[in-house]
Amino acid sequence: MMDERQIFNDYIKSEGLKGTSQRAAVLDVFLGTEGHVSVDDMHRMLSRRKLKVGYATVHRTMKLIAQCGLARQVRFNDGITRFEHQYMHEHHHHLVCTQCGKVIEFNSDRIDDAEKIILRKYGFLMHSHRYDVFGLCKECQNKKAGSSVKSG
Amino acid sequence: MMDERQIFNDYIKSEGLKGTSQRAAVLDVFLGTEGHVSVDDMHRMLSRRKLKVGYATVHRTMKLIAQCGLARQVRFNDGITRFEHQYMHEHHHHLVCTQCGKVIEFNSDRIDDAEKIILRKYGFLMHSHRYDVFGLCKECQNKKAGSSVKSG
DNA sequence: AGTATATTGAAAATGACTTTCATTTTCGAG
DNA sequence: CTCGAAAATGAAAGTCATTTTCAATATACT
Ligand SMILES: [Mn+2]
Ligand SMILES: [Mn+2]
Ligand SMILES: [Zn+2]
Ligand SMILES: [Zn+2]
Repeated sequence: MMDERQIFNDYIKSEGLKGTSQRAAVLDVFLGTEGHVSVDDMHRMLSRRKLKVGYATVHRTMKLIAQCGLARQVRFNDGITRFEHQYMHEHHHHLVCTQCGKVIEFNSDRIDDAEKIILRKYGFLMHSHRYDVFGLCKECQNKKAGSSVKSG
Repeated sequence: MMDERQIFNDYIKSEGLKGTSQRAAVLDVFLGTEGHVSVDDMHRMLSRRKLKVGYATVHRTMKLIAQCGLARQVRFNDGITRFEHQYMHEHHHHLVCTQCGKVIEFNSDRIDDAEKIILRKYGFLMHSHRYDVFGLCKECQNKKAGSSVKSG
Protein backbone atom coordinates (compact mmCIF):
# COMPACT_ATOMS: atom_id res chain seq x y z
CA MET A 1 0.00 0.00 0.00
CA MET A 2 1.64 3.09 -1.38
CA ASP A 3 1.83 6.39 0.41
CA GLU A 4 -0.31 9.16 -1.07
CA ARG A 5 2.56 11.63 -1.28
CA GLN A 6 4.53 9.00 -3.12
CA ILE A 7 1.76 8.52 -5.65
CA PHE A 8 1.60 12.26 -6.24
CA ASN A 9 5.35 12.65 -6.59
CA ASP A 10 5.59 9.69 -8.94
CA TYR A 11 2.86 11.21 -11.07
CA ILE A 12 4.61 14.57 -11.11
CA LYS A 13 7.83 12.94 -12.22
CA SER A 14 6.18 10.67 -14.79
CA GLU A 15 4.65 13.74 -16.43
CA GLY A 16 7.92 15.67 -16.52
CA LEU A 17 6.61 18.18 -13.98
CA LYS A 18 8.46 19.64 -11.06
CA GLY A 19 8.02 19.40 -7.33
CA THR A 20 7.31 22.70 -5.59
CA SER A 21 6.56 23.84 -2.08
CA GLN A 22 3.13 25.03 -3.19
CA ARG A 23 2.19 21.63 -4.54
CA ALA A 24 3.39 19.97 -1.38
CA ALA A 25 1.38 22.40 0.72
CA VAL A 26 -1.82 21.86 -1.24
CA LEU A 27 -1.45 18.09 -1.13
CA ASP A 28 -0.69 18.26 2.56
CA VAL A 29 -3.82 20.21 3.35
CA PHE A 30 -5.94 18.02 1.11
CA LEU A 31 -4.72 14.87 2.85
CA GLY A 32 -5.94 16.37 6.09
CA THR A 33 -9.47 16.94 4.81
CA GLU A 34 -12.46 14.69 4.66
CA GLY A 35 -15.76 15.12 2.92
CA HIS A 36 -16.16 17.37 -0.08
CA VAL A 37 -13.89 20.39 -0.39
CA SER A 38 -13.93 23.13 -2.99
CA VAL A 39 -10.91 25.02 -4.30
CA ASP A 40 -12.14 27.92 -2.24
CA ASP A 41 -12.21 25.75 0.89
CA MET A 42 -8.69 24.60 0.13
CA HIS A 43 -7.46 28.13 -0.46
CA ARG A 44 -8.96 29.27 2.84
CA MET A 45 -7.46 26.36 4.76
CA LEU A 46 -4.04 27.09 3.28
CA SER A 47 -4.29 30.75 4.27
CA ARG A 48 -5.29 29.79 7.80
CA ARG A 49 -2.08 27.79 7.95
CA LYS A 50 -0.09 30.78 6.66
CA LEU A 51 0.65 28.92 3.46
CA LYS A 52 0.41 31.51 0.73
CA VAL A 53 -0.54 29.73 -2.46
CA GLY A 54 -2.24 31.59 -5.29
CA TYR A 55 -5.78 30.70 -6.17
CA ALA A 56 -4.83 29.58 -9.65
CA THR A 57 -2.13 27.32 -8.27
CA VAL A 58 -4.54 25.71 -5.81
CA HIS A 59 -6.81 25.04 -8.75
CA ARG A 60 -4.03 23.62 -10.86
CA THR A 61 -2.78 21.44 -8.05
CA MET A 62 -6.20 20.04 -7.21
CA LYS A 63 -6.47 19.05 -10.84
CA LEU A 64 -3.18 17.19 -10.57
CA ILE A 65 -4.33 15.51 -7.38
CA ALA A 66 -7.41 14.32 -9.21
CA GLN A 67 -5.42 13.24 -12.26
CA CYS A 68 -3.10 11.05 -10.27
CA GLY A 69 -6.07 9.28 -8.76
CA LEU A 70 -5.93 10.62 -5.22
CA ALA A 71 -9.10 12.67 -5.56
CA ARG A 72 -12.36 12.56 -7.41
CA GLN A 73 -14.31 15.58 -8.61
CA VAL A 74 -17.84 15.82 -7.30
CA ARG A 75 -20.41 18.24 -8.71
CA PHE A 76 -23.79 18.68 -7.17
CA ASN A 77 -25.98 21.44 -8.54
CA ASP A 78 -24.62 24.61 -7.02
CA GLY A 79 -22.04 25.29 -9.69
CA ILE A 80 -19.11 24.49 -7.42
CA THR A 81 -16.66 21.68 -8.11
CA ARG A 82 -15.59 19.83 -5.01
CA PHE A 83 -12.98 17.16 -4.44
CA GLU A 84 -13.10 14.11 -2.24
CA HIS A 85 -10.55 11.45 -1.45
CA GLN A 86 -10.56 8.57 -3.83
CA TYR A 87 -7.51 6.65 -2.68
CA MET A 88 -8.39 3.88 -0.25
CA HIS A 89 -11.94 5.18 -0.13
CA GLU A 90 -14.77 3.02 -1.30
CA HIS A 91 -16.75 4.34 -4.19
CA HIS A 92 -20.14 5.66 -3.13
CA HIS A 93 -23.09 7.79 -4.08
CA HIS A 94 -24.76 10.76 -2.38
CA LEU A 95 -27.94 11.86 -0.66
CA VAL A 96 -27.77 15.65 -0.73
CA CYS A 97 -30.00 17.65 1.62
CA THR A 98 -31.09 20.75 -0.26
CA GLN A 99 -32.08 22.41 3.01
CA CYS A 100 -29.00 22.13 5.23
CA GLY A 101 -26.43 21.03 2.67
CA LYS A 102 -25.56 17.82 4.46
CA VAL A 103 -24.29 15.01 2.25
CA ILE A 104 -24.89 11.38 3.20
CA GLU A 105 -22.81 8.80 1.40
CA PHE A 106 -24.23 5.43 0.53
CA ASN A 107 -23.46 2.18 -1.21
CA SER A 108 -25.70 -0.46 -2.62
CA ASP A 109 -24.78 -3.84 -4.03
CA ARG A 110 -28.25 -3.98 -5.53
CA ILE A 111 -27.55 -0.82 -7.50
CA ASP A 112 -24.15 -2.11 -8.60
CA ASP A 113 -25.76 -5.30 -9.87
CA ALA A 114 -28.53 -3.41 -11.63
CA GLU A 115 -25.92 -1.19 -13.25
CA LYS A 116 -23.99 -4.17 -14.61
CA ILE A 117 -27.17 -5.42 -16.23
CA ILE A 118 -27.81 -2.04 -17.85
CA LEU A 119 -24.25 -1.74 -19.13
CA ARG A 120 -24.42 -5.20 -20.65
CA LYS A 121 -27.78 -4.45 -22.22
CA TYR A 122 -26.46 -1.38 -24.05
CA GLY A 123 -22.90 -2.59 -24.57
CA PHE A 124 -21.71 0.54 -22.77
CA LEU A 125 -18.20 0.77 -21.34
CA MET A 126 -18.36 2.74 -18.10
CA HIS A 127 -15.57 5.10 -17.06
CA SER A 128 -17.35 6.78 -14.18
CA HIS A 129 -20.79 7.27 -12.81
CA ARG A 130 -22.67 9.28 -10.26
CA TYR A 131 -25.92 8.76 -8.51
CA ASP A 132 -27.10 11.78 -6.58
CA VAL A 133 -30.36 12.01 -4.71
CA PHE A 134 -31.58 15.48 -3.74
CA GLY A 135 -34.13 16.05 -1.02
CA LEU A 136 -34.51 16.48 2.73
CA CYS A 137 -32.51 14.71 5.38
CA LYS A 138 -34.32 13.25 8.38
CA GLU A 139 -33.50 16.26 10.57
CA CYS A 140 -34.72 18.83 8.07
CA GLN A 141 -37.95 16.89 7.60
CA ASN A 142 -38.52 17.03 11.34
CA LYS A 143 -37.75 20.74 11.50
CA LYS A 144 -40.22 21.40 8.71
CA ALA A 145 -42.89 19.22 10.35
CA GLY A 146 -42.35 21.00 13.66
CA SER A 147 -42.68 24.47 12.18
CA SER A 148 -45.79 23.63 10.20
CA VAL A 149 -47.43 22.23 13.35
CA LYS A 150 -46.73 25.49 15.19
CA SER A 151 -47.97 27.70 12.35
CA GLY A 152 -50.93 25.51 11.28
CA MET B 1 -54.73 14.46 -20.91
CA MET B 2 -54.07 18.16 -21.01
CA ASP B 3 -52.39 19.93 -23.90
CA GLU B 4 -48.90 21.24 -23.19
CA ARG B 5 -49.66 24.77 -24.35
CA GLN B 6 -52.63 24.72 -22.03
CA ILE B 7 -50.46 23.73 -19.09
CA PHE B 8 -48.04 26.51 -19.87
CA ASN B 9 -50.75 29.15 -20.28
CA ASP B 10 -52.48 28.07 -17.10
CA TYR B 11 -49.21 28.35 -15.24
CA ILE B 12 -48.55 31.80 -16.71
CA LYS B 13 -52.00 32.94 -15.64
CA SER B 14 -51.81 31.37 -12.19
CA GLU B 15 -48.58 33.27 -11.53
CA GLY B 16 -50.01 36.58 -12.70
CA LEU B 17 -47.68 36.63 -15.69
CA LYS B 18 -48.55 37.64 -19.21
CA GLY B 19 -48.68 35.78 -22.48
CA THR B 20 -46.32 37.05 -25.15
CA SER B 21 -45.38 36.11 -28.66
CA GLN B 22 -41.84 35.37 -27.50
CA ARG B 23 -43.01 32.90 -24.89
CA ALA B 24 -45.28 31.22 -27.40
CA ALA B 25 -42.42 30.97 -29.88
CA VAL B 26 -40.02 29.44 -27.36
CA LEU B 27 -42.60 26.94 -26.16
CA ASP B 28 -43.47 26.10 -29.75
CA VAL B 29 -39.89 25.35 -30.65
CA PHE B 30 -39.31 23.40 -27.46
CA LEU B 31 -42.34 21.22 -28.13
CA GLY B 32 -40.78 20.33 -31.46
CA THR B 33 -37.53 19.14 -29.93
CA GLU B 34 -36.52 15.85 -28.50
CA GLY B 35 -33.49 14.86 -26.52
CA HIS B 36 -31.51 17.38 -24.52
CA VAL B 37 -31.46 20.99 -25.68
CA SER B 38 -29.50 23.89 -24.27
CA VAL B 39 -30.61 27.52 -24.22
CA ASP B 40 -28.09 28.07 -26.95
CA ASP B 41 -29.65 25.31 -29.04
CA MET B 42 -33.05 26.85 -28.50
CA HIS B 43 -31.84 30.31 -29.41
CA ARG B 44 -30.28 28.97 -32.60
CA MET B 45 -33.42 27.06 -33.58
CA LEU B 46 -35.53 30.15 -33.01
CA SER B 47 -33.23 32.24 -35.20
CA ARG B 48 -33.35 29.64 -37.93
CA ARG B 49 -37.11 30.04 -37.87
CA LYS B 50 -36.75 33.83 -38.10
CA LEU B 51 -38.18 34.16 -34.61
CA LYS B 52 -36.16 36.90 -32.97
CA VAL B 53 -36.16 36.29 -29.24
CA GLY B 54 -33.42 37.69 -27.03
CA TYR B 55 -31.06 35.30 -25.33
CA ALA B 56 -32.17 36.39 -21.90
CA THR B 57 -35.79 35.83 -22.81
CA VAL B 58 -35.10 32.34 -24.09
CA HIS B 59 -33.42 31.66 -20.77
CA ARG B 60 -36.27 33.07 -18.77
CA THR B 61 -38.84 31.18 -20.79
CA MET B 62 -37.05 27.85 -20.51
CA LYS B 63 -37.08 28.37 -16.77
CA LEU B 64 -40.84 28.86 -16.88
CA ILE B 65 -41.27 25.77 -19.02
CA ALA B 66 -39.38 23.82 -16.41
CA GLN B 67 -41.29 25.38 -13.55
CA CYS B 68 -44.66 24.42 -14.95
CA GLY B 69 -43.52 20.82 -15.23
CA LEU B 70 -43.17 20.53 -18.99
CA ALA B 71 -39.38 20.27 -18.89
CA ARG B 72 -36.69 18.98 -16.64
CA GLN B 73 -33.20 20.44 -16.32
CA VAL B 74 -30.38 18.03 -17.06
CA ARG B 75 -26.76 18.76 -16.24
CA PHE B 76 -23.97 16.49 -17.33
CA ASN B 77 -20.44 17.63 -16.77
CA ASP B 78 -19.77 20.18 -19.47
CA GLY B 79 -21.14 23.17 -17.57
CA ILE B 80 -24.17 23.48 -19.84
CA THR B 81 -27.73 23.20 -18.60
CA ARG B 82 -30.00 21.34 -20.96
CA PHE B 83 -33.73 20.77 -20.93
CA GLU B 84 -35.69 17.68 -21.84
CA HIS B 85 -39.39 16.97 -22.01
CA GLN B 86 -40.89 15.84 -18.76
CA TYR B 87 -44.57 15.82 -19.62
CA MET B 88 -45.75 12.37 -20.70
CA HIS B 89 -42.17 11.19 -20.69
CA GLU B 90 -41.11 8.47 -18.33
CA HIS B 91 -38.44 9.35 -15.87
CA HIS B 92 -35.08 7.88 -16.83
CA HIS B 93 -31.34 8.00 -16.33
CA HIS B 94 -28.47 8.47 -18.76
CA LEU B 95 -25.52 6.72 -20.34
CA VAL B 96 -23.36 9.55 -21.70
CA CYS B 97 -20.71 8.76 -24.30
CA THR B 98 -17.77 11.02 -23.59
CA GLN B 99 -16.41 10.39 -27.10
CA CYS B 100 -19.28 11.19 -29.45
CA GLY B 101 -21.65 12.91 -27.03
CA LYS B 102 -24.48 10.45 -27.58
CA VAL B 103 -26.88 10.03 -24.67
CA ILE B 104 -28.69 6.74 -24.11
CA GLU B 105 -31.66 6.82 -21.77
CA PHE B 106 -32.43 3.90 -19.52
CA ASN B 107 -34.75 2.72 -16.81
CA SER B 108 -34.37 0.03 -14.24
CA ASP B 109 -36.93 -1.29 -11.81
CA ARG B 110 -34.07 -2.89 -9.91
CA ILE B 111 -32.51 0.51 -9.38
CA ASP B 112 -35.82 2.02 -8.34
CA ASP B 113 -36.29 -0.74 -5.79
CA ALA B 114 -32.75 -0.38 -4.49
CA GLU B 115 -33.29 3.36 -4.17
CA LYS B 116 -36.41 2.89 -2.06
CA ILE B 117 -34.41 0.71 0.30
CA ILE B 118 -31.69 3.34 0.61
CA LEU B 119 -34.15 6.16 1.23
CA ARG B 120 -35.88 4.15 3.95
CA LYS B 121 -32.56 3.27 5.53
CA TYR B 122 -31.53 6.92 5.90
CA GLY B 123 -35.01 8.38 6.37
CA PHE B 124 -34.33 10.64 3.40
CA LEU B 125 -37.16 12.37 1.53
CA MET B 126 -36.26 12.48 -2.15
CA HIS B 127 -37.23 15.42 -4.34
CA SER B 128 -35.21 14.48 -7.39
CA HIS B 129 -32.34 12.26 -8.42
CA ARG B 130 -30.00 11.63 -11.26
CA TYR B 131 -27.95 8.65 -12.25
CA ASP B 132 -25.47 9.37 -14.98
CA VAL B 133 -22.99 6.89 -16.36
CA PHE B 134 -20.09 8.27 -18.37
CA GLY B 135 -18.05 6.17 -20.76
CA LEU B 136 -17.99 4.84 -24.30
CA CYS B 137 -20.97 3.75 -26.34
CA LYS B 138 -20.77 0.54 -28.32
CA GLU B 139 -19.91 2.33 -31.57
CA CYS B 140 -17.10 4.35 -30.07
CA GLN B 141 -15.62 1.24 -28.50
CA ASN B 142 -15.57 -0.40 -31.90
CA LYS B 143 -13.98 2.64 -33.52
CA LYS B 144 -11.30 2.68 -30.87
CA ALA B 145 -10.68 -1.06 -31.20
CA GLY B 146 -10.45 -0.72 -35.01
CA SER B 147 -7.93 2.11 -34.90
CA SER B 148 -5.70 0.39 -32.35
CA VAL B 149 -5.63 -2.73 -34.54
CA LYS B 150 -4.50 -0.62 -37.50
CA SER B 151 -1.84 1.25 -35.57
CA GLY B 152 -0.67 -1.69 -33.40
C1' DA C 1 27.01 26.46 -10.81
C1' DG C 2 24.52 27.02 -15.32
C1' DT C 3 20.69 26.59 -18.11
C1' DA C 4 16.60 24.82 -20.16
C1' DT C 5 12.23 24.16 -18.65
C1' DA C 6 8.43 24.30 -15.58
C1' DT C 7 5.87 27.04 -12.02
C1' DT C 8 3.84 30.79 -9.86
C1' DG C 9 0.36 34.35 -9.10
C1' DA C 10 -1.73 38.77 -10.12
C1' DA C 11 -4.53 40.23 -13.33
C1' DA C 12 -7.19 39.66 -17.37
C1' DA C 13 -10.15 36.55 -19.92
C1' DT C 14 -13.75 33.18 -20.42
C1' DG C 15 -18.30 31.50 -20.64
C1' DA C 16 -22.69 30.39 -18.96
C1' DC C 17 -25.88 32.54 -16.88
C1' DT C 18 -28.40 36.56 -14.53
C1' DT C 19 -29.62 41.24 -13.72
C1' DT C 20 -30.53 45.96 -15.00
C1' DC C 21 -33.32 49.32 -16.87
C1' DA C 22 -35.32 52.10 -20.56
C1' DT C 23 -38.70 50.96 -23.78
C1' DT C 24 -42.51 48.15 -25.36
C1' DT C 25 -46.39 45.04 -24.70
C1' DT C 26 -50.19 42.96 -22.41
C1' DC C 27 -54.72 42.69 -20.44
C1' DG C 28 -58.39 43.75 -17.41
C1' DA C 29 -61.13 47.65 -15.63
C1' DG C 30 -63.91 51.24 -17.02
C1' DC D 1 -62.71 49.84 -27.41
C1' DT D 2 -59.22 52.81 -24.60
C1' DC D 3 -56.25 53.46 -20.63
C1' DG D 4 -52.86 52.65 -17.63
C1' DA D 5 -50.83 49.72 -14.13
C1' DA D 6 -48.01 45.99 -14.25
C1' DA D 7 -45.18 42.77 -16.63
C1' DA D 8 -41.97 41.59 -20.47
C1' DT D 9 -38.30 42.36 -23.51
C1' DG D 10 -33.47 42.65 -24.90
C1' DA D 11 -29.03 44.92 -25.23
C1' DA D 12 -25.66 45.64 -22.34
C1' DA D 13 -23.50 45.20 -18.02
C1' DG D 14 -22.71 42.23 -14.07
C1' DT D 15 -21.70 37.75 -11.64
C1' DC D 16 -19.00 34.06 -10.44
C1' DA D 17 -16.37 29.93 -10.81
C1' DT D 18 -12.82 28.70 -13.43
C1' DT D 19 -8.99 29.24 -16.84
C1' DT D 20 -5.42 31.62 -19.22
C1' DT D 21 -1.66 34.92 -19.77
C1' DC D 22 2.86 36.25 -19.07
C1' DA D 23 6.76 38.29 -16.68
C1' DA D 24 9.23 36.96 -12.77
C1' DT D 25 10.89 32.97 -10.15
C1' DA D 26 12.03 28.26 -8.90
C1' DT D 27 13.50 23.53 -10.07
C1' DA D 28 16.34 19.85 -11.56
C1' DC D 29 19.21 17.78 -14.75
C1' DT D 30 24.18 18.13 -16.48
MN1 LIG E 1 -18.65 11.58 -1.27
MN1 LIG F 1 -32.93 12.27 -20.90
ZN1 LIG G 1 -30.86 18.65 6.04
ZN1 LIG H 1 -20.00 7.30 -28.60
